[in-house]
Amino acid sequence: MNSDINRPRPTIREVAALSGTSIKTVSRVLNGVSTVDPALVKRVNKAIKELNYRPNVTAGNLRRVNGRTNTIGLLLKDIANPFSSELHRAIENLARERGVDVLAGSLDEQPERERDLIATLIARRVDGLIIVPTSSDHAYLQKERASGMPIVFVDRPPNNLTADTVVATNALSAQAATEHLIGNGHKRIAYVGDSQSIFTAAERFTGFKAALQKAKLKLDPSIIHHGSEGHDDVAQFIDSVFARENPPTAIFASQNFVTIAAIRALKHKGLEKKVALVGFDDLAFADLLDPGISLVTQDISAMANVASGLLFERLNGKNSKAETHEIPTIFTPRGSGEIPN
Amino acid sequence: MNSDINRPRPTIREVAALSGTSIKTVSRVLNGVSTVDPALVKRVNKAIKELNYRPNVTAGNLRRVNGRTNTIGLLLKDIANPFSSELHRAIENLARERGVDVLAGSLDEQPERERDLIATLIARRVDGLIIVPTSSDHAYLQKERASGMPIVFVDRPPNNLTADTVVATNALSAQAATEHLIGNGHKRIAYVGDSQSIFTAAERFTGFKAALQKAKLKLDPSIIHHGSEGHDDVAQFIDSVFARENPPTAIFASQNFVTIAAIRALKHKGLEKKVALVGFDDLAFADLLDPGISLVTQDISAMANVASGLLFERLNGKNSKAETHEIPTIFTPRGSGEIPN
DNA sequence: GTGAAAGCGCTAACAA
DNA sequence: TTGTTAGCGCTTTCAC
Repeated sequence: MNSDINRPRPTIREVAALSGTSIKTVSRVLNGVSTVDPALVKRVNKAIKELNYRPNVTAGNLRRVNGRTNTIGLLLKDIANPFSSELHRAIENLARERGVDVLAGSLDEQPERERDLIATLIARRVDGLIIVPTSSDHAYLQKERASGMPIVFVDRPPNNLTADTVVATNALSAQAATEHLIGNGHKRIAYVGDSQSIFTAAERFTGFKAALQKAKLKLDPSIIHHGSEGHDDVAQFIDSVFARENPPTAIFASQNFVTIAAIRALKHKGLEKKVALVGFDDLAFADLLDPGISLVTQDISAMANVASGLLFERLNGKNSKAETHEIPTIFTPRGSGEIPN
Repeated sequence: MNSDINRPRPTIREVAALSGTSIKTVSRVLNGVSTVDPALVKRVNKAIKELNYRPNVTAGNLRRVNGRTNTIGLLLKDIANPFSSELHRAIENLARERGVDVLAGSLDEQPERERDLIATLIARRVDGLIIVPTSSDHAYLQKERASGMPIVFVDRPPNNLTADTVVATNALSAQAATEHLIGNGHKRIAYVGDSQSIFTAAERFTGFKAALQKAKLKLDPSIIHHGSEGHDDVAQFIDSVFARENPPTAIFASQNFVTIAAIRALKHKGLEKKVALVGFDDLAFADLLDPGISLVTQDISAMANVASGLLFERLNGKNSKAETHEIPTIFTPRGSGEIPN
């Protein structure tokens, strides 16, 4: 059984020799060219089976006319995070339909990791790139764009680069969620979110402010917290806010982990049924908590659809100027956002 | 700016021409061979920058001595499911350290998808494969194993094939969890799990039975449910069990979504603080619920470590016979499993 | 319908 | 230290 360990894989030449024909005919059989004599096809297939021959597609791609590798690169924040992995999965499905495989990698908010990974993906000659970017300057991609490599940005737009972009309606949706709280009688609403240097955080805060302004509520900086850096940080903010006089009656949490931290902090103080809470981003257990957590969620499969659609259209030669698509979100009331003032 | 759209990428030959040297010298510079005259290195690098040249690694691999592609294939149940994506992420980190990229795909419990994906990965000449298998017959991989392709199975062992395998201590851990319930005074414990045709489900049920037997409790088939096929199915079982006389006082849920369904069903009946519950697999929100959910969780990063370790050792020539590793799990009591009888 | 020869972009072997 | 040639496994071109 171990007789052929590390024996080099058979090549098309060996298949040709065994079936008594030329490598070109074997190639024709492999590619399903119909003009080959059925008897020859049979002999070739027999030899393929006998040798356990597996064509080397990377070798073929080298000479193949359009030079495609049928591989795309996908750069995510973190493969393990739910937003990333759902996006990945949706893109996998769409790529698979087209016989395209996906090389995915995590950036962990490290710009140099973004550049490194893109470099290795280009060295592998991926046909295109879908990027949830982390860098604040994408000028380094201008030459790639110019030489025809399709690149689509998702969740966050590029900086110093014109490219197709697919984002959620961050500002609009944050405004609507805030208005939902205002509609339930809240006039003092705390905001907890990421650093405003992050595109989505800035947009969501803009929407939050717009809602207050429209309702003629004034913005109290003492109940606004940017740059949340972990559960403890959020907990500390919430603790301090509720220890003071005139605490807020509602909280808008602008992002996944911030919402979780807020839930924890409220539970810890026994306030989860007294203080209204609306969060941005999905939480798998939102409906299992008490109260259920009202959330604004991104339509990930729509985002994947539009992003892949753009990428594959570009691959098929579409040459119009870069497009930006804003994908509507989904608001699901579950109780926490409907606690009245 | 669009002047060079679709202009073919420059090759090593053009870099050689522009820098007035040979392609071999350019190749040396690219590969950091130290014996090149510094002045030449400078000229070559200048030409590379000027042309925006990017080496084509797939072309290089074709001739390169060990024939490696520095790519591994990773087959998962579903890229978007938390177990899969965490495993993926952990493997990505370990692969990255070695300059290896990961091509991942979802099998969705479809055996033919497993075979198809493996075929395309072999056609791409991945250096090795890490598989969370779905097929019940891996004889089709014997030739690949024999010809030296390292394959490591994770979470479930292969059938009709000898290969490295990394699994959790499913039976032992299920037994310990059941004994934990018994230790809290429970004598009637319901079991809810996947079809026993699934390896992990069968193992966990074996552990469950062993605990009962050791405590001299008899197994009541009317409170055992296999082949859970969705939330409704689990809910229906739990509803019916608690509608009858002599209901169980505790539940062992053998898998992720089954546990969630059980939590929902218990909440629905207002029993979540009366009936003890221990689940297998991790839930992100386990500590946010009331009561917190006591869970047996797999040590995913240990599994990834061992699996990647094995794979890369094989790639480095390790030739000993196939190994099977059982990775201990982690039990975290959070309340639901400590409800007494 | 079939095959010989060239060549994809690179590295290996061997000279110089 | 540098360059020439061959060749990785395949597809293309073009002739038969």
